[in-house]
Amino acid sequence: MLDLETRELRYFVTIAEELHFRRAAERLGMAQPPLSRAIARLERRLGVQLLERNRRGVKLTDAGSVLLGEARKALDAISAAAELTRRAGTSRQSLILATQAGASHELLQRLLEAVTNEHGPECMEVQLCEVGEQAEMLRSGAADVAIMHRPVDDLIGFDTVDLCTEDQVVILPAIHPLARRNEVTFAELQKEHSVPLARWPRLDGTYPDGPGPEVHTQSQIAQLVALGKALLIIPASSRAWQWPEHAAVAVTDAPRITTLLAWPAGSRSAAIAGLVQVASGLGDTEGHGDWAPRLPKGG
Amino acid sequence: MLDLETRELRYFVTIAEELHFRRAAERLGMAQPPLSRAIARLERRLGVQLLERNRRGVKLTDAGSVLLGEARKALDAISAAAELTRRAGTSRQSLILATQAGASHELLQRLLEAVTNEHGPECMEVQLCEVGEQAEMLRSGAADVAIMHRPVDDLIGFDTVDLCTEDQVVILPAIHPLARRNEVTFAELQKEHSVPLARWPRLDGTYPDGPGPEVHTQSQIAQLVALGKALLIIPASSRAWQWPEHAAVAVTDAPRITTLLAWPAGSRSAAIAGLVQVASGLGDTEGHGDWAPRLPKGG
DNA sequence: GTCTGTGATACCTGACAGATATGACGAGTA
DNA sequence: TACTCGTCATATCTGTCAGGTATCACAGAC
Repeated sequence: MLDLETRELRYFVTIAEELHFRRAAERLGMAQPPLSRAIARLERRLGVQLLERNRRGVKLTDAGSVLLGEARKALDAISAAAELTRRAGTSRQSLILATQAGASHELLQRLLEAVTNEHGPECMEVQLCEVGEQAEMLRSGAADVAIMHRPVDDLIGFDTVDLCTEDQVVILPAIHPLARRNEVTFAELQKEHSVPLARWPRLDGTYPDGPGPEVHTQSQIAQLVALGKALLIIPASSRAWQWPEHAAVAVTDAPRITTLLAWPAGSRSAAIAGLVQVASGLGDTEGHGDWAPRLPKGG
Repeated sequence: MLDLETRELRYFVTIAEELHFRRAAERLGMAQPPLSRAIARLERRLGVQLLERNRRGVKLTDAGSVLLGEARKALDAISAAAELTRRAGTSRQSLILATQAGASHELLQRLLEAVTNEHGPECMEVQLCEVGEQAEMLRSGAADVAIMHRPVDDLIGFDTVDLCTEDQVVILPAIHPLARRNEVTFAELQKEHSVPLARWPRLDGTYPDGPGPEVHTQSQIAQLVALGKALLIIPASSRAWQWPEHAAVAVTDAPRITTLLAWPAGSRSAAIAGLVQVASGLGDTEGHGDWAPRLPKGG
């Protein structure tokens, strides 16, 4: 029952990301030798080699990859513990809702209005964040609940209720040859090399192949689209409030996007339950989150 | 972004359980003053009062209760990290299956046989455990996958596939007045004060009210039932292999029990996927675990 | 060969975890 | 009231260990 210290976990995650002792030490604000020593001690205590030192950089072993994933989860849980405790102690007890800036605009408005009517204006706070950051915020305790999208976001470890499902459209400059069509296919858009599709990072941080620019913030893509330098595929409801100069054309074979409310699995908070109740009344699909009362064990 | 140390978390969990500094220090194998100091420092760093010291014992504040729950999760994640890493580094890579001793006997036999046929005899190891311990083993990394039951076990944070669903029976001494009946109701059994129903702890560790003995291990209940000192309600399939002298009578209004395979949510292990595949072929209900390939993000 | 860059080792120092001894304070009890 | 018992907090010491600096050993480039 040896227990790893958070310092060791942080050290290992950093070095596993950098694959370089000196740079990792720099990021950690410390010198390289103690870092070497700490990792060596960690390996000795676990009885497992975590890194292969190759004189030219460092490589993760299989065990090292396992530890990287698990250590990230553990560090998330630790900072969630700190964050949630701190917030539980402070007086302002409002729920924090994380949502991607610019997405699900109208639904968010309706939700805020409904929640305000139901529970007063002070009960919820909205935290706008970048693409895909909601999961991180929920896991670290920086938010209690988030608006997310399937099959886009990483929903592992969360309970959810679906709010609505919709088709996707491509945002095109008004003068683009496809702009007058009623619908297009994904294949047609990929052939359009004059204005290529923007490429978002996948869940693992890598980018799909293609001619388009790599983007990872809302403001980047907003500018690129406004300049007519990139195409963008988004849920139909997101098209109205931005890019009024552009055309929106349905993409027939893009997956339908389900907007949903997500929160950490097993959260027993009454405030979240109340919010879910309100939100479920808004959407146009059935919810299926698991927040029924728990049955007693055995019998 | 202050990060709590595992030592602090362990200290706090212990003291929150004992609600007594000296006893907690004893359990931790240390003296009381450093423990007081550590908790005080923790409160100062979080900026939140965790305990109310009342001169007559200690009470958790609201923030303290939050931290207790979150700290337990974090400590689980940490020991899972250590355990899984250690096992990833050792050569024997077989899956560890946790199952409650005595439950789902026949299904377990079939599963083992099928897995052996499919993937060879060395690919799985069975870890028998006490009632409800499976969740803890999965969370701490001591097991990769578990046979569990709904609505009995705590399934939060796990992905699952259902294997089978069945009615429950009550195990009665052969001479018991109800033993010749075809079926009984829960109410009838509760009225039977001569041989009362055994009481299992609930998920939170408390016991339901009633005249029967409090039990928490398989061997306890086996002995009590064999002696005719307690009644026991269990899934129908569990009745055959134990207590051959006893009668089993269907309980019409007991909830049906679903036996399922559970594993930590989001686990991407190919070995688990293989096992799930085999197991799904065994049962008589459809699976609904979430282990489909992940879709790339964005459009 | 020399130079550059890698991670590992040797050794020192300061901070802090933990121990012991003691204090402060309330609840009993007479 | 005074005395005891039990609670947690405070004061002070000490040893351990995390982190620093200086240096080594080794590989590749040239």
